[in-house]
Amino acid sequence: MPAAASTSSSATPAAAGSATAAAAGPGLEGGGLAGPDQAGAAVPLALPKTSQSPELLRIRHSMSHVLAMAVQKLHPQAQVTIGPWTETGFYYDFDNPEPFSEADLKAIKKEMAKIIGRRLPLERIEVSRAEAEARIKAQNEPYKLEILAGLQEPITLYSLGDAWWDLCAGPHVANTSELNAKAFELESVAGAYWRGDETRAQLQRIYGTAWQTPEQLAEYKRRKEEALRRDHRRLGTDLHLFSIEDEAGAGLVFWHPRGARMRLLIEDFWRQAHFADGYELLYTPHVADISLWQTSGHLDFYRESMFGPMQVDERQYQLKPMNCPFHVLTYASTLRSYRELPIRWAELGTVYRYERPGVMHGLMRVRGFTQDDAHVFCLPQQIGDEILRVLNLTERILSTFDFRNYEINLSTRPDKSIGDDAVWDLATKGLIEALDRKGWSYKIDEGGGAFYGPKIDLKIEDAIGRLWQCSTIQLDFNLPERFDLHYVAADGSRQRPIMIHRAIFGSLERFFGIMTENYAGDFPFWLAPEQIRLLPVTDEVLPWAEDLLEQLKRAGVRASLDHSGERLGKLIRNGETMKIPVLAVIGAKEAEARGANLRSRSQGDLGLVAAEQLLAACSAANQGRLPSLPMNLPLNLPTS
RNA sequence: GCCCUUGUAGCUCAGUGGUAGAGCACUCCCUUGGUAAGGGAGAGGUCACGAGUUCAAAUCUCGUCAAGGGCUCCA
Repeated sequence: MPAAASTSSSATPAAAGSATAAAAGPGLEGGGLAGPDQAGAAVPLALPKTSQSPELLRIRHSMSHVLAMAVQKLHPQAQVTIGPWTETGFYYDFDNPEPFSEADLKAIKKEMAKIIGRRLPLERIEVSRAEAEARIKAQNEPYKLEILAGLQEPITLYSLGDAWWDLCAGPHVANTSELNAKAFELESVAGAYWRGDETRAQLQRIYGTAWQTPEQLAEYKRRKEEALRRDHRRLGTDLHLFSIEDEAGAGLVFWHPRGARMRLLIEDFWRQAHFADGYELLYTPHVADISLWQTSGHLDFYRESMFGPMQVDERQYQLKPMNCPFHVLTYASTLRSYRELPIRWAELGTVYRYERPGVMHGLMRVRGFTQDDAHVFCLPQQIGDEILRVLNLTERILSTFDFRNYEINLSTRPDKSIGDDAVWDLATKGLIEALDRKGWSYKIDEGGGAFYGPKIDLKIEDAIGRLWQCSTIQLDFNLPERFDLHYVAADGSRQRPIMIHRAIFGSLERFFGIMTENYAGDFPFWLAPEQIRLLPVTDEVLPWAEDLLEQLKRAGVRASLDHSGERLGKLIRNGETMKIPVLAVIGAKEAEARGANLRSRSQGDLGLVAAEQLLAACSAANQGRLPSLPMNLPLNLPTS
C-alpha cells in the first residue's frame, strides 16, 4: 500500500541545486568578474530558483507576457489562457488551431527579442469587473473570461506597450528593457489540459527559461546537460545495467548481470539491516484469488490500475498490485497474543500495476517493480516506538547510499476517513512524537493523510539538489478491520492490532534509478558491479594477472581481467568509460613484485601495491561498504 | 489515455521516391605496446511492425507498438 513505490518525482530537473546556489541571494551580477578565462577551476555560477529571487520572478512573469504577445502577433488565432513562472523559467498555454513546431518556436523567439528591444513599458491597470469583461469580450478571449469569473476584486491588468495586455496580478518589470534578450530560451512545446482537467480542452504549452544574464543562461544549460549526463536510462545502457525490451512490453525491466549484481548487493544489505532491526522476512505469491483485493477494498478503487484478472479453474486470480493482503493473511493464519507484538515482517515483493501508456519513464515509472515492503503489527501504545525505529532504519539504509538530506511531510486526518477520533489522535501523536524524538523537522500536510490513517513521507535530496520521494510510513486502521485481525489481550479479550505499512526504497527499480543519477554512474567501491579491472601491459605478464584475478575472486572481489590485447592507453580508456573504480595496471615491474599499479577513479594514482595489501583493502572496503579503497591499513607486507 | 516529437547495425547518428551509410563496439590478422582511442581486414540491418499510394517506399499516407518532452493519473 505504500504510495511511494510508483510516485513520480516532483523533482525539477536541472534546478538550481548546488550548495552555493542555496547560499547566494538574489541580485547576483556578473560585474567585476571580468578577467581572462584561465584554465582551471571556475567558480560555479549561482542559479537561484524563481521563488528565491524577486528579480527572476518579475523577469519570468513578464517574459511569459512577452511570449504571449509574440505568439498572438504571429498566430492571431491563438487564444491566451494562463502563463505562470516555474522555478527555472515560465510557460504559457495557448489554444491554437495548429500545433506549434520547432520552426514556430524559433520565429516566436525572434519576435520576443524584437518586443524586448522596443523597450515597452509594463503598466498595472486596476479596472472594474465590468470593464475587464468588456475588454475581454472585445477581444474574444473565452479562457480569459473564465479566469475573470474566478477572480476577486480588485481586478488588475498588465499592459505591454499599448497593443497588448493580459489579466494578471503581477508583479512585473517596469519596462522590457529590464529583460535580457540574450538570456532567455524557448525550450519545448507540450500538451496541457485547460485547468489541468483531462476532460477539458487540450492546450499547447510553450516552456521557456529566462535569466538576468547570458552567463546564467549558459550555466543553466550546462546543468541541464549535466542532468542528461546523469540520466539513469543513458547510464543503464552505457554501463550495461538494465534494459527494457519492446518485445516484452513497456515498463518491464530486464536486469543485466551488472545491474543484477548491484541489486543483489543492495538486497543483501537491506536484508541484513532488517534482520538486525528485528524484522523477519516473508515470501508471498505473485498471484492470488481476487477476493483478497475485494476484501481489502482496493479493487473498487484501483481496478483500472491493475492488470486484468485471470480465470483459473473456477476462481478468478489477480496478479498482485501490492503485498499487504498477503502479510495480513499470514498474520491471521494463527491466533496472536499481545505478547508477540510488535510483529515486523518485510518482503521484497514484486508487484504489477497497470500504468497508462505514455506515463512510463525508465526505471522511475514501470509496470512491474519490487517494493521493499514491510508491515508492523503492534499495540496502539507501541506506535511511537515503532515509528521511531522505522525512522532510524530508514536513515541507516538511505545514508548508506549517501542520501543524507531529507524533506519530511506528516499528513493528518482527511475529512473522509474511517476510524475513531481517539485512535487517529493516538496515531498522529505517535508519528509526531517519533519525529520529535528523532529530531527531524517536518511539514504538516493538514488533512493530507490516507482515508485509513496518517502517514509520514520522506523525500531524499540527490547530488544535484533534486528531491525524490522514496520512503513512506503509513498507519492503517482499515485493513485490520476489513480482514478482522485481532490479538488476544492480557485480559483474554480480542483486540485489533494497529498496522504500519512502510517502504524505505519504495521501489527497488526506482531507487536504483535515483541512486544511479545521484552517483552519475560512479558507484562507490562496495557497490560497483565491476570493482577492479586488471590491465596487463604485455602478454608476458598474463600468468601473474590471472593468478591475481583468481586471488581477488576468491576474496569476494568483483574483479576482471582485460585480455583484449589492446594497448594500455586503450585499456585505461575502456575501463574509465565503464567507470570501474579501480584499474590495476600490471607490467613487468608489477609481475616481478607480485602486485599491481593502481589507478583509482576517486583517489587517483595509488602506485604499486602488493597483492596482499590490495586484497586486504578490497575486503575492508567491501565489508565496510566503503566508497573507495582504504590504503592505509596496517599490514605485514613482505619486504622484498 | 491526451498533445507534440521520434523510431535506420549492439551504441551514437547520416541518408527526402531509384542497389543501405559512417564512427565507436564486435571478429580475425599485424603490432608486445607503461596510464583516456596503434594499424589493417571482415562480419553485422525485413530501415519498429502492418496496410495503402506508386513502375519503384527507409523516404509519401493511414493504423499499431515503443521511446522522448509534457499534461492527467499514481494504493
